[in-house]
Amino acid sequence: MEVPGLERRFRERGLRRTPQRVAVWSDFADHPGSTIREAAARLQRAGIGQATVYRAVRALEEAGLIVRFAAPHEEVRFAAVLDHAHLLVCERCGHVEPLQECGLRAYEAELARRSRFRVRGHTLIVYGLCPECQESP
Amino acid sequence: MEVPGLERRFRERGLRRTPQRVAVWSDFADHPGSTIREAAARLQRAGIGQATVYRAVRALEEAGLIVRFAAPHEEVRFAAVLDHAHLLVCERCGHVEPLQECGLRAYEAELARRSRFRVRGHTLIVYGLCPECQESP
DNA sequence: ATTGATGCAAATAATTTGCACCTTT
DNA sequence: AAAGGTGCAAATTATTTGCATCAAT
Repeated sequence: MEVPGLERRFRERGLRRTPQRVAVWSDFADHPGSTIREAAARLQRAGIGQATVYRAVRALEEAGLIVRFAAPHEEVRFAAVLDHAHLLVCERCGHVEPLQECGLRAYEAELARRSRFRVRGHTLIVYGLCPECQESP
Repeated sequence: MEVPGLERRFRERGLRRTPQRVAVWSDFADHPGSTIREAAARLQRAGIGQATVYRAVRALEEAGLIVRFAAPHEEVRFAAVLDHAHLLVCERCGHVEPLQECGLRAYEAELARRSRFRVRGHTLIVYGLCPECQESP
């Protein structure tokens, strides 16, 4: 997968752009909301060892290239991000949709003022039932 | 710990109010942002087996009495909730502060309309550095 | 060339389960 | 009394690590 900006982001962070890391990132981009285990299973078929997947996830997360999130009573899941991290997750089928704006910028600023935290970012997970899962019983 | 409303919530959900479950809930209330492991270690001293802690966490989470969240490159953490789940997390020391209003109600409604999801709720984790951790190097 | 990344297999840690016994409703 | 919860220990599953080799800068 050709990802505009990815290369640059790797370089900026001093991460080596190995085929494995790109593959891990791409896998989460193609399958947002996967668990590490699911991703590792797919990537193993491409000859990528599971230790590498775990190591790549750590590196990518530290670089802010993927985010982790936990839907209620679910294993930790990941999704690729190039920008902000906002996800809409179906509780039933696990389908994940990335969201655009969340209108939290002002809230964040006010929060920083009131709490005296230095706010670095946020993760918002909205969960519910996707249209398909609303149908089936 | 005496928790107004907890009893009722247990009953509403058909959960048995065992001393162990109350203890697990209280532990997360007293130590918001703990991992299961941390909670289990503390509770073990009270004679609660770790399998019980895992089972209680699952039950409580299903009942909406605790929430799980994952700060960036962190193990999954939990916090007790009686209402909505909004947390301010320090990335350095893990200190967690519950937040009140988030101003997302309107956003949620609009999102439901646009995405056709049936929105059930959301988890918002704002992360950054708490005042203390901004000082120390 | 140098430094860091990979794959494998082994080690460690986290989570779940079976079962006999006890508690809540 | 019935249904469900608990503790322990064993089983299973997830994650990390050591090390020799390989690849990216």
